[in-house]
Amino acid sequence: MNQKNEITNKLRTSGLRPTKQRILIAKNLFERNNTFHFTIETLNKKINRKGKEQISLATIYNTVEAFTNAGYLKEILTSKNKSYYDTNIKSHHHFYDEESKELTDINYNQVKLSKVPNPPKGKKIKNLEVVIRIQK
Amino acid sequence: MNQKNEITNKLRTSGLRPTKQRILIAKNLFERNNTFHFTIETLNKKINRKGKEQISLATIYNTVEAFTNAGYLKEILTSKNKSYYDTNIKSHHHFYDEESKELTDINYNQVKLSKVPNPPKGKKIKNLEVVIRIQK
DNA sequence: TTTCTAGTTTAGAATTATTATAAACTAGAA
DNA sequence: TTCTAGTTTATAATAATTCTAAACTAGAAA
Repeated sequence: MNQKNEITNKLRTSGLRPTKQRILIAKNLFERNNTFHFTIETLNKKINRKGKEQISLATIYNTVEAFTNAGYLKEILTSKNKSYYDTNIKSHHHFYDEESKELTDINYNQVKLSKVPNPPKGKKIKNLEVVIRIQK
Repeated sequence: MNQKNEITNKLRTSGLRPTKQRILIAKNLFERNNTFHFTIETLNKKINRKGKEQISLATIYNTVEAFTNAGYLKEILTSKNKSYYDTNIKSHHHFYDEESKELTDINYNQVKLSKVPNPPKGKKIKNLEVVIRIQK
């Protein structure tokens, strides 16, 4: 089965109709060797280079939201007022360089927590993320 | 020495002229028993209730930024596109309830890290924050 | 194959959070 | 009391995101 069909199936299993826009965005996001950190702005620039097929900004917003809800993307915690996303949805952590605004993955096994609090009554833990802010 | 003078001194030591706006905002933020999580919006509502002296929104933004730079406030990491601040500047962590958007402090000693990665070359760790997302 | 429609895309408007601007004001040194 | 750098303010500008409603399309059904 080829990659286009893989993506098509992935979308279908999440109840997302595999439109050409969604397939193109999915190829950009998921057909890569390394995980990818991005904002809507950087993704939009990447996709809408001149010469390529164009996708509207609204669709990029909608699609990234849909992929996040489907669990294919993860929103990253920052103190910026702009959304950052990560194609690595596995439990992992980040370095955040405030000067360059760059995020770097920290390998799962490089952080170990020996004590984690119980969640408040009636709630359960959805995930746990460590952000290490770095500077010169 | 009374509280107004304490605040005045605190401001002066950071090179901030103790204006009546800054003193009023500082009273609101720092003269309390519990730590306080807020956004500009909530702080603005709190300060600018009718009947009270009014402070412009621009000044609230400027002052919160100045207090953050001076180290009296800490920006909180979230996935929202709005800034959250915390009067608790000590190293500590948060529960973040995405449904209610509420942040709760986690006591410092309720989280223990037994392994932390080395920072990238040429960088040093500024701080480390754990955010635990919770849900029903 | 054609028809039909719910789901999707789109351009542009609206909204929200924040930052910039520049004129008026003020703390406090001289 | 005067003076000025620092501060405040209303308002405009910008940036990120969400909304709207008309046009389009995937794919089920005829």
